[in-house]
Amino acid sequence: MPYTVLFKTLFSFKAIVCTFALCLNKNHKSFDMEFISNLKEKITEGVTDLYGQEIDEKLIQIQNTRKDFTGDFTVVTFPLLRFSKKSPEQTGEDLGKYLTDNIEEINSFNVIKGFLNLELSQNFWLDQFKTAWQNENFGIRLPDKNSKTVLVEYSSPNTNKPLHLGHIRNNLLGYSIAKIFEANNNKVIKTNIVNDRGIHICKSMLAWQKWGNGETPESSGMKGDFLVGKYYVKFDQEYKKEIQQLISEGKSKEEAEQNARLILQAREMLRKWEAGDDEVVALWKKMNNWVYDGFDVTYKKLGVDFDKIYYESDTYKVGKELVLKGLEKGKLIKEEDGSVWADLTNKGLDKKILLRSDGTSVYMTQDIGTAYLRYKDYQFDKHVYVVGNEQDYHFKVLKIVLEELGFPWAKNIQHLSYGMVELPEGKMKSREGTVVDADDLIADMVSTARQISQELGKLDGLSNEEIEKIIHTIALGALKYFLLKVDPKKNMVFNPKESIDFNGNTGPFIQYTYARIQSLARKAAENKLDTESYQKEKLNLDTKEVQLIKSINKFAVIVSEAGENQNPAIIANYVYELVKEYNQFYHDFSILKEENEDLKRFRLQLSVLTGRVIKQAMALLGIDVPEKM
RNA sequence: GGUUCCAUAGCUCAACUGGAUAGAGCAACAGCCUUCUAAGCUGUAGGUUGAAGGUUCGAGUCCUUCUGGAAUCACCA
Repeated sequence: MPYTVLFKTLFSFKAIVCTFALCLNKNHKSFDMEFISNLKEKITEGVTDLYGQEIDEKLIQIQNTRKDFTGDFTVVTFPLLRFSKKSPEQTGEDLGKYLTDNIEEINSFNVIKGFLNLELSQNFWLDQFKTAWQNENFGIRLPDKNSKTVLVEYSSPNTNKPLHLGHIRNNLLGYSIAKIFEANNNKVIKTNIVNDRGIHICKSMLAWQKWGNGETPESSGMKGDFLVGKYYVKFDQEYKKEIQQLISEGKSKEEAEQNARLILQAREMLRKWEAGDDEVVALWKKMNNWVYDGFDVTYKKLGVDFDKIYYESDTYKVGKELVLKGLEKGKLIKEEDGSVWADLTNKGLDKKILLRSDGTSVYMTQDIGTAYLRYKDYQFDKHVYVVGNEQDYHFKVLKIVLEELGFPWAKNIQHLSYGMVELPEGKMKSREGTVVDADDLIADMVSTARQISQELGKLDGLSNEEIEKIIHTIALGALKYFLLKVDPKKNMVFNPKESIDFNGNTGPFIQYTYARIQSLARKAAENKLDTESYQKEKLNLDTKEVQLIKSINKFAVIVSEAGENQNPAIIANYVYELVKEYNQFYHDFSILKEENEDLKRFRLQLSVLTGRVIKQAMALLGIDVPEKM
């Protein structure tokens, strides 16, 4: 049958070309992605051949075969029935036979309830394995000169209180998303807008002036952000006292809130700050710097960083100008009292204030200015804001207002909205002292990690410096993985009483597997074992080994999927699956003690590649992996 | 009240974007260390996917209604 032979030849030729191209331009498409697109083509041809019908490729559904069934890829026959006009089983049989005859890599097939399972040759998987092994950055597409520029905003702290658990989720998500974009061939700029201006800042400044007695981080030994936070709380307490006092004197609640001396003084301070009063500005600078020093410590512990930091105190004026310009052009409206609004009622939204009647700017004004400056600085193709879902409405409005103001790039801003971290009894409330503080939590994790390591005696014989480094890596691995394995958009629960686990589906579990693999690699190196050479003809792989190759190979698809969905949890769940797979393999098979030399080398290589993928995947989550633990 | 989001094992989370018998971990119980790191591996048990309808070959996933929860609707940020 020359027809069939021709097909076979064409198919193999294409596969070779694709593999070749893969090596040349480091295209992210793994071999099996190419295989699948070719498989789809063959199915289209098969349906034409068998049933004389032209079909749309979109109707072809191919998925990885579920573990309980034999096979590698599964074709769902149901969508094809209206062309075959036969039962699902018969259609599967027809197509299975056609594909087995026409595609060299397919060894055999089976049909179960309309699902056509295709089994590929060992050789196919070994080739895939080799391709992955030879690519140092397998699964990752690093940015190049054609890359798009993506800005990722995250953290966005207020300078009046320390970071808490919610901020940790934000920071980890932001950092991880930035890494994932980068791995998907984007040029990424990590940015942070610091909300360093406004009435809330004046509150802590005022309280410090009144009751601080000149206390500084140096004099008290208190971390700067905590010190400032302390006075912010102090303000609130005194303010409430005063309100109570006024109410008992017969004033209404609203009246009391508006006319309490403290709030009036804070407002006066804000006015002075905006007017550039030397004394107020100097105090503001001093206290903000305390906070920044404190934040830096926390950021460093978390292992997050930024390429460019914007300060609201710089950007709000730009925002104000843009709003006034918009007003001139008639895009915005001015009320009688002088306040400026965006009327979004024709978009199904409300009216939104942009400038107060006294001319001062609000949160939104500042965001307009910041976005403008960012576009000016980077001409981004995409701007992702990692901000909690409580601000869904705010970002919806921001985007529309920017569009109304005539900025075409506004359509490229996106809000990556994530859920709140809740305690078992509900939201964290600073008033009830249930806020889980970032620094405390990290310290707790570190001491738990230290305790477990000591109990297990794993780090005996290492230097203190090494031990501390490993413990920190494990503690942060546990915390980060815990927060990142959950789908960002979902609210999640954190129970401070039951500390974060170190066993099971956790960061340390994954790190441990990596450390074991590195231990193997060290032993192999001591024995001068060559990982590179094995003769694949001499191998007879177990399904477990093939399964592991499949899992490794999936990494490339997972990275792009995580990028498209902007979801680090996809990476986290993937690496967990991979590690479980590997641990079973490690348990069931000898590696360095295997007698068959080729098999030994293959298994070592398989282990080392698994380790490489674990490290890459964890890096995308911002999690380090230790060489020993 | 309007709008948006959520609800899966006792607890914390998955489920290849509509596919096969809904999977993991924790907690509980029973096993596996003289052997490449037991932070591991293997079992047992645990479910009417909040409820009721609908769409179709097929629904945890899509639509409608209801129940329960969260967020938001500030001249706060």
